[in-house]
Amino acid sequence: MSPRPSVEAERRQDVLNATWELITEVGYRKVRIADIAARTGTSTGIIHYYFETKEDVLDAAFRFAVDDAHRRSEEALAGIEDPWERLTALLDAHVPVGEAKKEWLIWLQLWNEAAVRPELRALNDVYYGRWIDLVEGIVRDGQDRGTFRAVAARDVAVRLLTMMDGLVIQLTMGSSEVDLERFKDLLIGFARDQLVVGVRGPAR
Amino acid sequence: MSPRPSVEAERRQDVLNATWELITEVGYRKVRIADIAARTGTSTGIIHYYFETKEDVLDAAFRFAVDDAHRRSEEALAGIEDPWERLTALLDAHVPVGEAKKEWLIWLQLWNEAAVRPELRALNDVYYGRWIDLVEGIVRDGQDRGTFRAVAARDVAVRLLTMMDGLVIQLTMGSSEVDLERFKDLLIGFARDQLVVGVRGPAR
Amino acid sequence: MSPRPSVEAERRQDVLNATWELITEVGYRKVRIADIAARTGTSTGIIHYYFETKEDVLDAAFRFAVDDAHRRSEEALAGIEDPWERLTALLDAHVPVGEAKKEWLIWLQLWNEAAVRPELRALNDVYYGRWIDLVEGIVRDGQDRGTFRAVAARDVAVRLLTMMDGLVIQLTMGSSEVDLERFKDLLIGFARDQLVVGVRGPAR
Amino acid sequence: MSPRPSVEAERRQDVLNATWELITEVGYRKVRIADIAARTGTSTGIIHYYFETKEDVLDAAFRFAVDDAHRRSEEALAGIEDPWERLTALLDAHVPVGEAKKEWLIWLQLWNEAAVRPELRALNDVYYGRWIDLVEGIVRDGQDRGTFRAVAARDVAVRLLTMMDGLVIQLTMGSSEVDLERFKDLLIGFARDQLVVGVRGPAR
DNA sequence: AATGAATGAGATTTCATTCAT
DNA sequence: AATGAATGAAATCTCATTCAT
Repeated sequence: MSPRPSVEAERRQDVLNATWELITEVGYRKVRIADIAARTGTSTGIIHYYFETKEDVLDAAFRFAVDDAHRRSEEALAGIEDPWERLTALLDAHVPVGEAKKEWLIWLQLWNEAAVRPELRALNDVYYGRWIDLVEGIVRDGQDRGTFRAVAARDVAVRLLTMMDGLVIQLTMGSSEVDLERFKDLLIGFARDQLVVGVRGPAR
Repeated sequence: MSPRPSVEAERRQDVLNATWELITEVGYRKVRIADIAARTGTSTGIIHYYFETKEDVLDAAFRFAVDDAHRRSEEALAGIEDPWERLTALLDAHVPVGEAKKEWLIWLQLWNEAAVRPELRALNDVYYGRWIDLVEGIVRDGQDRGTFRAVAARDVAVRLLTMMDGLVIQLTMGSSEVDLERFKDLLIGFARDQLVVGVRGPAR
Repeated sequence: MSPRPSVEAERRQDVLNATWELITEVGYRKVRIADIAARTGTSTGIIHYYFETKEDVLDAAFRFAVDDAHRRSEEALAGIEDPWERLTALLDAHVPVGEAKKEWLIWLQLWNEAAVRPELRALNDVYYGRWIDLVEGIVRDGQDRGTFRAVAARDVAVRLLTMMDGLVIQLTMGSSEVDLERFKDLLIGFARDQLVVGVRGPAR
Repeated sequence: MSPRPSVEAERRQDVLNATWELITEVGYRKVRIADIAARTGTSTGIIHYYFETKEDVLDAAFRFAVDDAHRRSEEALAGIEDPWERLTALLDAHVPVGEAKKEWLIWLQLWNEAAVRPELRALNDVYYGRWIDLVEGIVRDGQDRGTFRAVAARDVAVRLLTMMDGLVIQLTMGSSEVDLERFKDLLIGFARDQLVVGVRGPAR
């Protein structure tokens, strides 16, 4: 009778949430169906009722997590006009602390898993592509407004994002070279140096 | 003449070699003792004769692999004097093709494992630190000779290396954004732009 | 009518029964999970579904067995009033033949295991303590009625029970010194000599 | 040339010593050839060079240990004339402390093992028989001298020894009922009550 | 005679998946 | 639709024994 929001969809979501968290905690390969069941407060039977195989659950969790990260980007930029502010807001939103830290762990796991399971690579391609597009867009916008220098926009975007990835890895590793402060400095510094008119580095 | 390594040391090496290869092929978590034994041409028992647990083998393989990668760097630079040439030779030696590709897969796996097993992080710290030191040294040398610009040497090194890591990930992902050509261009381009006197980018 | 025990409880019981029997047959250390599974008519997996490790099963079986032995004592004494009859009934019930023989094998195994695994000793303390209490109670009862002599009740109880343990061991060993007849004579004789008024041994 | 005491016999003895200790520490079933080798400072190969199978080592260790215990008895009694003193000296020598504690652990292990391996029972029969003979002899001697009462000598011997076994078990269990003091009191008290002329217990 | 190295059978444990209700 | 229980294949680990010098 009542077409109330299906319990099924809710449950599925619960399972994905639990899986997503577990991936960040113990790593993709170590997540067990029993763990997911325990965290969801059910038994393994349920998990298999909603998902065919273990891989299905894990992959769905990946998709859910990167989707979520994307949503975070959009929220972070909402209402901000100035290109430089947009860029820094974006970087800020993904500094690996709190929830954003988990998000990054998902990416690490995804990259790792995809290294030996090619079918997952499409996921990176799509979502990483969106990231690049987003940053490139901001850069072009700044260039149009004349506040950013006329460099190759897409190149800067890719350089900035890959550098960010590498820096996040070092942060995650607790590397003695990079802490949160340095992370921001290196990244923002690079962006400013590359983009902002008149801020060219000291040397000639 | 030279004291031949005991059979034990040799065997251990064999096991590590096999393990290292397997990690790059199927991923850390999927390596089985039986696989290692098969590839070493022995029985599973012997693996446990040399290593307490499976994790011990895998971790030792990590150490062996990063050590080996480090050796490769040194070889690549041997006999090269000019800083710019040294820098490009270093990058060239680690472009992810052939053997170097496997080496990168080890790093990916290591980062991934260490993300959920902190005791492995020291390994990254030591070896990544050496990388940074190496690049920083080249930069300072160039600055001393007056062929490199007076930028913050260590910052450039970290930026260059983390960007490289991020780019390698995208290459490994088969990202439609980055191919081998682009990889080199972005990296070398960044280095030239940052370091080489008089090559400052077009824009003002 | 009575709430039927869940399948889980029933199964657990089955496993413990099988384990208990196996311990008496081949000894604690020689029991294999596969044996337990076979005798329960299931797979090894299910044993681990109910018990974490092999040791857990074995220890639970110990507890179950000594508990069961205690129940047997109480049944043996039910409805008997006269202290001397109670005492002999108790000894009779535990003469190591038939089921009681298995029970004793469990005690032997338990003592042996506990000798090298202190955490099991509590089990002996609790259940052996109950034995002593039981016998002491019977002795005091007889003393109250004036049919037993005024000896130190607890001392007699401990002497009687430890002697019984030692005699059971010799029986189990098939010692040429002790057979079933002698076992009873030595034990009952000791009890009569110590307790029954007017039956003091021949000598002066 | 030199017929010096064979190294072989020495080594064998080392192995047995190590095995004997290990049995008391971890229990018969848990002793591994590798453990014995480690404690002897050699490798497993050696153990098998001196003994055919693992069981051979363990059984030889049993024999060695009970033999040793027997020797201890004889030493304890050497030079003592008076029967009561001989009896208490014997009990004293085997109070389970220090080395004697290990000896008792061997007996526990032996009884346990023999419960499921009948071929070992002969060992108990022979050595336990000697014990009984020894005590019986002391009792008869006392009776001949008129200092011991005219009870059935062998019965007292068996009762005394089996009680001792049972009490040692409780001591080994760390039972809250029996400590070292109580152990001696119960045993000596029983012996005095049974044997010494004129010391008959209080009650009538 | 001595032994480090290797073996391989067998045991425990793990866990995704399926089943019966 | 839901799920507790069961399965069984596969993996790790153990260890007495054997082998090749």
